[in-house]
Amino acid sequence: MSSSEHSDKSGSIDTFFEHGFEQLKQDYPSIQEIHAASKDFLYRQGDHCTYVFWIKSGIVKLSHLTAQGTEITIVLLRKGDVIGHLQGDSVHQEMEETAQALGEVSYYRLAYVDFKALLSHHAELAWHVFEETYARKQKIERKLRTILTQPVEMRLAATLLELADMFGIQCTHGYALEIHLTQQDVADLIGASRSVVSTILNDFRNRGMLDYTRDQICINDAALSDSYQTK
Amino acid sequence: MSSSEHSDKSGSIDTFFEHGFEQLKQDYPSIQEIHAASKDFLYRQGDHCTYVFWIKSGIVKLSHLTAQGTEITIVLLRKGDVIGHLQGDSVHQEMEETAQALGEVSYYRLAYVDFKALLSHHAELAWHVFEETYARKQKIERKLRTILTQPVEMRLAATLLELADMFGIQCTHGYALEIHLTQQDVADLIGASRSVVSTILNDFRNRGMLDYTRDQICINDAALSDSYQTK
DNA sequence: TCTAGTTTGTTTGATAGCGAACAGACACCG
DNA sequence: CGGTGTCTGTTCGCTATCAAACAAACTAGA
Repeated sequence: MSSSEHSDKSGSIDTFFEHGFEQLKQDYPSIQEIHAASKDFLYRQGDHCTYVFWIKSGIVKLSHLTAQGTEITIVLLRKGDVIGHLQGDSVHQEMEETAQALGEVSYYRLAYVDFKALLSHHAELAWHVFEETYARKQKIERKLRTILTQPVEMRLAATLLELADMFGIQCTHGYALEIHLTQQDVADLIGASRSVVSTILNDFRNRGMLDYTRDQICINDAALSDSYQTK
Repeated sequence: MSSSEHSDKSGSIDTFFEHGFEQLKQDYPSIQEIHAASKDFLYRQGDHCTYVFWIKSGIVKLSHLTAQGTEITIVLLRKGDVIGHLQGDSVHQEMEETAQALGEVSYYRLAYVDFKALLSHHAELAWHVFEETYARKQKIERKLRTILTQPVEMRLAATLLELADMFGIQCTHGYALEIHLTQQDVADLIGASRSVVSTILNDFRNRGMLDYTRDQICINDAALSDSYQTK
């Protein structure tokens, strides 16, 4: 998880939409730019959604609710990420997860057919989406490994570092997260119980590796990664 | 996990290689057809591999060895699946997993650049690869969920059903697996300890849900899925 | 046939993490 | 300001699972 991973990955791609938008609307009439308020759903688990979503700004949470009522956060997404109905086959019509805006979000939405057409006309774009999807697959594999082998403490540390990397903005002694996450949210994110997360978080705070109030987490990058080298 | 999921998914795509192979070799000189004996490695974790692999026949195991020495099996792959170096970016040069032949395997191998070129000239093929990758991502997400929420017993049952679906050949009272998996292999596959797997497997046998010798597992589809509905 | 290596079956503590529970903070809203 | 709801901190018993260990069963090579 080298820190070179953050920063703009989309390069010229994100301007692709903005500049040629009018033209795009001509060619692919279903495309729309939509703005979502915090906690709005792009789609819900079980929905019969046939759209593809392209996040323009903000953060989107992908989560899944199990039969037993436990919520699991699959991943947090940001600008340039693509979600929604990406499989043409008739199988698995129902969405497996819920996509919810975490804070203000704006995105482009278009019908599957248009999406497919769009990609087939823009090889570069298609390639980008492919690599993006692949990267996400890799990321989940990593998550799987961590859950299977690392104790909660480790996982928490690693996740916090990752969050700092993705959503952190430089502040006094490290990175402050620009998202509001309750302890429950964090627990869902790393697949652990809230109580354990709470205790460990406290522990970290005492050890000066981070600080937080009820609506802000600030991570002391250096100190934290010193003690918990994932590599 | 509807049973409609098995069967040939590649459709006309797998013939794509076989028919036009000579032509392909002209256009993309790095392409080769390779045959691997059981237990051979296509590539290893940590390798500096720059090839892309397209499985033609047989079964390939994708696994990861953690620092603590625990092996985790990510997924078992078969005909039509694509693995290897799929990310152009300079980041993450080292392969994160090991790909090993489980039984005889043959595959096509080509350099990344050629792969990219190939896809950009064949939109249909590219689309297929994309959907394949996406499907695999979904599959791993499902696995994650299961591990996080289901007890070992459930996971085992579910995995066995899935295996029967993918690699099972009809036999007397259900599906016999065409792969040889030791109990340790199975344990790695579901992320559990060997001992527990052993006990549960015995239990299943007593309950008539499957049968096995040291080199064959035969799953009584009906009985097993009756007791362990994942859905 | 003997032997060395692998795979299975089962037992034995030890323990990480869960779930439930509850009290204290804090936040927001009428 | 007081009330209601959300979030945090901490405790406690419970249990699924693991790791280690070992014997029995099997396999295969020499």
